[in-house]
Amino acid sequence: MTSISKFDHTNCGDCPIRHRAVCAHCDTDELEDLEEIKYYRSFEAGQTIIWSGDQMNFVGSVVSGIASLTQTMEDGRTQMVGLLLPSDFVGRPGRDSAPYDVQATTDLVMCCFRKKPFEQLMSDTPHIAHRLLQMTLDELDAAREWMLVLGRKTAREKIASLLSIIARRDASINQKGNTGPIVFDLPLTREAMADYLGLTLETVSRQISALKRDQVITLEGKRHVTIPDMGRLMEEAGDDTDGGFLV
Amino acid sequence: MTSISKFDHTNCGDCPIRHRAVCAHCDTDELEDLEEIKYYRSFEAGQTIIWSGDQMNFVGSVVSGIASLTQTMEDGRTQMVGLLLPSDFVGRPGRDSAPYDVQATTDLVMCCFRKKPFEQLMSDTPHIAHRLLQMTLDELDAAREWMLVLGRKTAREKIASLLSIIARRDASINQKGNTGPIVFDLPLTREAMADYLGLTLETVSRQISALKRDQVITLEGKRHVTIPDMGRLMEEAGDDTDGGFLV
DNA sequence: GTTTCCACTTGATCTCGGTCAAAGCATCTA
DNA sequence: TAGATGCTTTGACCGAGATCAAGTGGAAAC
Repeated sequence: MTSISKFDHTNCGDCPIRHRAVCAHCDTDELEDLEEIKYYRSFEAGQTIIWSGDQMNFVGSVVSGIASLTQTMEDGRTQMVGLLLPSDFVGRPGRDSAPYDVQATTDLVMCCFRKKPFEQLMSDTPHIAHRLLQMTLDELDAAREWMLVLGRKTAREKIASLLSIIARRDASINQKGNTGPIVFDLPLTREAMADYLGLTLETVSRQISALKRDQVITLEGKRHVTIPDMGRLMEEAGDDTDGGFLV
Repeated sequence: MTSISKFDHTNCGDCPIRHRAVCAHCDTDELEDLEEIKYYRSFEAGQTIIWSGDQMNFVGSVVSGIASLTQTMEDGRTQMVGLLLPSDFVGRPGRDSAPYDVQATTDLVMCCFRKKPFEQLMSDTPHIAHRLLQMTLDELDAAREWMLVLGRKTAREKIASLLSIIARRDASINQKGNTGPIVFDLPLTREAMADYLGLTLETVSRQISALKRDQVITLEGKRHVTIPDMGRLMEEAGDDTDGGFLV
């Protein structure tokens, strides 16, 4: 955080992660050798990146696309436990095996670092370790907020919560202002939404139809969403609306 | 972890957290000044330690008793998002305000550190920062496992999951062997269990009665639980049973 | 052009868990 | 001894969401 700000980021170019995650471009200002442990990987929608229990020999950030973390029970019931949007980090420094499946929900590009050199880097570079701790604490907060969604919200509130999260993240990347309608494409199938929300895909479909009927959202096609009034959506989600929607 | 093992812990005495958390006794071997930023605090059952949004000027570990992390919606619905058993750590180094209420569920003793000196300690002492990252990653795993419970398990499975978590933690402290029946006292009211499981207290009560009827558990009084067959309980919880129950 | 997919929608019915209500039971107080 | 009080149990009923099933619509494949 502090150490980042003194560097010039005009060359960061395609790296969207520079202010959230450990960024190759930014850190190469002070760490020439980082560039060589960094590489990009592409995945197709639906592809599994890591199976639960597998060795995980890299860490990385999402550059574009969406990845999901999923837990599965023996009888096949699944629950998505995390959604990785661009700039989100995945990896367990100090751990060997993944505790859940990681899948590409859409076509996906990740910026990866081999794990061992990254761990070395972390112990050599305290500010990277510090940023990683902050990011992990953020993820923990997000996971706990989602526990409230899963445990206590109605189906309608769950859908509204998911839409508001996606809208928020999308808006913070694509638009700067926080007034007026928000427009985005849903990056998830109804089934993926159901997996994330602890619902069935039929219920997801019904509730989206209901929100459309009640003019909380507008749909063009199945995926293109317009939110005319973000405050209204957040009320539907059961969140308090003060403080605006940009986190 | 590595750095701990070379010290003698025979004087750790009443500090149950020495191998899991940041331990005052252990770290004073190398850090004479730690002792002076450490202090103990006691709370009564039901007392709120921190309100959501409050300034949080300390971090610490649970020495005895149980604390809970709870999120609340405007209309009063609540969801417990974390359960802190002895040796668990609470605190957000680098953050000022708490994102949820912290409450003493039973009478509680905590080992606290003032936040600022602790943060200083962290940046001076890489291995403490490293341990804290590992602990946070563990918490994140636990939170995500709980998302599966909240999102996909039935009421009966939820109760069995909670019992198995408490039994596991209790057993790892009180007994060394992992065979034979497990006996413990439920440290939570039916209402607290319901808050943790995303259920109502009536459903909790009914499902506990059902597990008793089906001889998965035995109850003496309302709180004293015997688990004759841990494998059976884990089946009821929908977890895979291989690997034993001691994590 | 039509067939085949696949993601999605909608309807009918069922069920698990929530809601409302009453009562049991142990501990504390007067 | 009799209330209180707080935690728990149990019953009756209801409804949100699951399940089962049929149908829609658009894009790719033949």
